[in-house]
Amino acid sequence: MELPNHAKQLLLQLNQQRAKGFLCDVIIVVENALFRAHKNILAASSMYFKSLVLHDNLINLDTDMVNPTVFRQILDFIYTGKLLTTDQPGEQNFNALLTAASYLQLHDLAALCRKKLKRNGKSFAGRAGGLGVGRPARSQRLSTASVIQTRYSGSTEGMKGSHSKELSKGKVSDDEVFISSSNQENSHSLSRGASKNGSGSSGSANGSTGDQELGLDLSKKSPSLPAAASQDDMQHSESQHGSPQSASAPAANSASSFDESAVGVPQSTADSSEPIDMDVGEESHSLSESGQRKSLRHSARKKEWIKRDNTFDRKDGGKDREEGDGLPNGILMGPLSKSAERSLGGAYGPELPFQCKEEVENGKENSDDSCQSESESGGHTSANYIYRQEGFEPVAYGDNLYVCIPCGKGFPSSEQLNAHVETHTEEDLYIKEEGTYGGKEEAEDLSNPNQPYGAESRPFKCSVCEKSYKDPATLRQHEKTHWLTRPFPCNICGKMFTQRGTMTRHMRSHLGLKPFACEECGMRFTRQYRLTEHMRVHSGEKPYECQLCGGKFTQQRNLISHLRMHTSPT
DNA sequence: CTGGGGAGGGGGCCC
DNA sequence: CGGGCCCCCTCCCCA
Repeated sequence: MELPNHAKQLLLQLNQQRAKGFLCDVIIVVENALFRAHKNILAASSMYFKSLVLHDNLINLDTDMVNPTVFRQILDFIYTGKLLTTDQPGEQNFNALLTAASYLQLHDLAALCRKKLKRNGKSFAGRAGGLGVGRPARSQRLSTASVIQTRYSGSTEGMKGSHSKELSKGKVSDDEVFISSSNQENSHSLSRGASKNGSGSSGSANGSTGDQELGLDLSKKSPSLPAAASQDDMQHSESQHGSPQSASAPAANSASSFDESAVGVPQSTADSSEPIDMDVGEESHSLSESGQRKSLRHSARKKEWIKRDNTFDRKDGGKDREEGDGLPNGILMGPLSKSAERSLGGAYGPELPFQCKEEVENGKENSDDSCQSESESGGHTSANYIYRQEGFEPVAYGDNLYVCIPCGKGFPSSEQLNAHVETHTEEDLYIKEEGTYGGKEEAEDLSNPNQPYGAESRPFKCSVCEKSYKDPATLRQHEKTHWLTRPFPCNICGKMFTQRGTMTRHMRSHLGLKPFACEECGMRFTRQYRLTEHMRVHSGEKPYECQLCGGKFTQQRNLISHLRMHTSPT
């Protein structure tokens, strides 16, 4: 006895779950996009995936081999056995698909693409750059090589029929997640996505369209961090704080973010109607290591911009608000795909903090502190960046959705904005001394050793303030703090940073990556320094002593706050 | 209830 | 780019 449609139905269910982010236990990063999926499915579809998902919950794919648009098709294919076409010319699309399929060892798909290309009478390697976002010809060369190894024996037309059976072969047991999948709250979005995509149940409706740019080297995550880590985190957090916020903020935040991007918004039509604008193509992608764990390098962008889609309100934003507090996807900033924008837009109601309202309204970037204080006063660690600002409203820029922060001008496309930004000289980017920069940091930096002591030892002086540095690189780094632009945006919450390292550190907090574990209690931390601090809890060391009362403290900050008590008039 | 201490976490910034 | 430190905010516990 055999149920004829069993496999098909099963896949259908899985694809719907993917669309909802339900039980998704792996995130695939493709350039700027994040895709959620199920390890089992991926592992069953390709040995390559199988090896990747075995130990990782977060996979970076080689951006020279696959781009988000293509990967979306591929993911849809994996889940449905159907290959949906894009707006891209067929040949280019199949070339790109073939490249990616070969890279991902999706032999069936590769064979299908080859056959399709052959049928069209054109060499798949004949034209490069079919990847939609301007992939270099190199991808094609590589693909050609790897394609030769693909071994496909079935008929392409038979793929649909055998697809689910093939999938059922593979299985991985690692179903633990390091980012919790608390996405049920977003289940409402499934219908939206699905209904929107006229092509039926295909996952392209939503599940794979979480276009996010991570912009960080996730490899910072400890290799085995995954399951145990997350569980530890949760347990410790709960036991020590008993606060849902503390316990789940990073993880839930991440998960929710991913969710919405992947699901929350009907974006597929937008996606297909407009190529994904990732805004990273300008930088050379120095392909080094292959495949996973590749850091998404965004060479320093001088561009800082915000994008508003004032259609959000009309289309999705309202829905999202109506449909509750499903954590709107925080992910993405920067020029992203339409889907991403919509995702953002959908989230754009009261919650998503894309950027300080004032910044937008003023058409310039206020000191980050205003944002920060506002968000943090809300109080909940990283979740601040998601839930925030009551009454926060998108600012209508008409059709000019890309806004230059320094000057406030709006542009209808990222290209135009980028071109415009280039016209800003560096001087433009500096802030007048009496201007927006400064208050807090300058005032509080009195103890900063960068005050103009010893000009001999610090020959590199800042042209804006009085600080001086030992080496030009540090000076350069410092001078960026005077810029209006913050070149490194977090693509989850949109917060801007002056230093890439700060941004990547920040991103780790979104993703709940805590590479530093306490051997005593298992508590994990995002920073080594935190662990060092924490270890004093176990050692009992209290190196910080109050000179007024003799009180001792394990952390300097607590001594400082203690000293305030002494000095406070009340 | 309140204030103080302990501690987790985030951002800025220098080395 | 990572480490380290400083500053801040916040939460929890406890007296």
